[in-house]
Parts: sequence; C-alpha cells; structure tokens
Amino acid sequence: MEKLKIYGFEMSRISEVYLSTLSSIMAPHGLDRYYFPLLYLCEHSGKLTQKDLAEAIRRDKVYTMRIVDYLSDKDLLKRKQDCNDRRCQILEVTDNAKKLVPKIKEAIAKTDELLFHDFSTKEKEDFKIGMSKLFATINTLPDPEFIVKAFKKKK
Amino acid sequence: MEKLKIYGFEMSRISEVYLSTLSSIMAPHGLDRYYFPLLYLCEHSGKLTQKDLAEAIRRDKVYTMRIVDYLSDKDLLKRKQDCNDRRCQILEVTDNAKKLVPKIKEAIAKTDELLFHDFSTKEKEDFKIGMSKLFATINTLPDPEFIVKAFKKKK
DNA sequence: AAATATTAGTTACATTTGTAACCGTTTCAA
DNA sequence: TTGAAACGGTTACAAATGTAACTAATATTT
Repeated sequence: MEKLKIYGFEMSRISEVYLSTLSSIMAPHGLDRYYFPLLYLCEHSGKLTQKDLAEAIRRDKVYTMRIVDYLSDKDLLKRKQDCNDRRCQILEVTDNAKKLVPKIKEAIAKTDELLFHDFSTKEKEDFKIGMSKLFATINTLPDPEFIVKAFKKKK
Repeated sequence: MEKLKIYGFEMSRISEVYLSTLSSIMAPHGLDRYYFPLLYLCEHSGKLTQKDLAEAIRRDKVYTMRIVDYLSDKDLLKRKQDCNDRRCQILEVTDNAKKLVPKIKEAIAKTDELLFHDFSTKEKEDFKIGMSKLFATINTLPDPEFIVKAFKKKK
C-alpha cells in the first residue's frame, strides 16, 4: 500500500525552503528576492522591455512591474525610455547589479549543496533531467479550461 | 557554457501549474484547494487536533486554522471539543469528504499523467526518488539563521 | 487622415498570506 | 494552592499578490 504523493504539494514546500534558504544567504548582501529575474536582466541588460521580462519569467505585467520597482529601489536597475516606441522602457542593470551576480551564483551553489547533499552524481543528473522535462512541459500546457473539458470527455 | 538553473524558481513555477491544473479538474466537484490537508484529515479522521494537522503540513497554526475554517464551510470537516483538554479540538471529516476522496485521487492521477506524459517509467522512478530525498532533507534542515552563520564561517 | 483597436505600463482595489498580540485553559514550580 | 509560564486556538492588522480598469502611445481600418 503506497503512500499517496501530491507532487505539486511537495514541490511547493521544497521551493519555499529553497528560496528562503537562498534568501537568508543573500540577505547580508541586501537582496532577498527576485534572483532569477535579476540574473536574467543582467544577461540581457539594455535589450529587454518589461514585456520581454514578463514573458521570460511567465508572469503578468503587474507582477513584473513590481519586480522592476523593487530592483530600481535597490539601485540595481534603471528604466530608460525607448526612443523608437515611447510606450516601452528599456531595462538596464547598474554596476551594483553586476557586482551582485557572483554573490548570487555562490549563494545558489551553496543552497544546492545543502539541499542535494545526499544525492549521488547520478541522482543529481537524473533529477535535473526530470526537472527540465517538467519545466518544458508546463511551458507548453494548454490552459486549465481546456484541461477540464478534456478530462470530462474522457470520463 | 551551461545555463544557470535555480531549482527553487523552477519548482515554484511547476508547483503552481500542477496545483492550478489539479484545481481546475476538481473545481466542478466544489473543492479548489487544500487537497493534501483534506486527504490527510480523511486518513486520520477523529484523531487529529489543529496542532497535529499543522505539524503534518508544516505550517503555522493560523494558516492551519484557515484550512479548517475553509473545509468546515464546505461541510467537509467538523470541529469537536476534546473532553480531556478543552483547549483542543478534534477534527472529524464528514461523509461528504469521504465521498470526495476518490475524486481527488482521480484528479491527482490525471494531473500526473498530464505533467509526466513524456517520462519513461524509469525516469518517473528516478524523479520520485529525487523528490523523496529532497522532501526528507527540507524536513530536517536547520533554521535559516544557522545556515547563514555556517555559510559566513566557511568563507 | 480620422476613428478605432491594440499595446506597454501604471494605478486602484480585492483577496490571500504572514506576523503578532490576544484569550481561555492547562501545566508546573514555589 | 496559587501565581507564572506554556499551550491551543482565534483575532486583528500588515504585507504580498491577483484582477480589472485606466492612461498614453502606437497600429490598424476605412
């Protein structure tokens, strides 16, 4: 008799612990969230609008704007008017942000080390493959309404 | 040059999609959240207090109380005074809740099917092992304060 | 080229979640 | 036994997040 697993539930707990661990390691450096968006912005500094960022992190524009607000307040990011389309803003990271990148990477490595400490190299590799597959899948999933209909029909 | 992965970030996205998929499949049955707590309550009906539930789901007591409120509103759960300790309440699920259990399990199976559709049996097995290890690890992790200190020292 | 629709970004408000103080009950030490 | 501390649960308030309506700029249609 196997114990029932709800992956969504376990994952949400794991991600909470992961991110709060990362956050406490990074707190002394003055940044306690939005690590992925910041890294992404650093990699594409001066080339992204808020809309582009929203698509990259798969969030709505309000959420994205709040990230930009937050990072701007911390002097890690600047909004610059796009001359071609005055509706858009080009996002450009500051030197502070660039200096922070290695700290973040170090903190991520440390967090991984903590959470995967009892994984063998092979197990890590397998797990990474699974995560990549899942992440690819969720990014191509039809919207929930469709899923419900398909589910009902099948019954 | 490998692309940087932040597991916490990916997992939080995956769990969101997982749970919202589960939620849309279950919505027609009148329950859109708290699947794990409800299943756990059904398995231990009449034996748990709110505190016990809080420990099982690793949440604070306020969050737990809100779940109990929610499930009680939906007529899935009853609070009963504990005669031995009048501070405590024994949680007992209703027949409605019991009837819902197979629906929930069905919905979970369907969600897994959707998200793991491109996994081989072996890959599923490997991934499950990884999740179990991670879940076990986060449940024994020292608190964030300690982690920061350990991290600083190491440097 | 004037009217309409669409887009990027923002604001305002509703809902959800986190945190701290609280209340009645029980435990424990003096 | 009685006064302080601890406990289970609740309430009240603060912070974060989701949703919808709005503004200014651009694109499209006729």
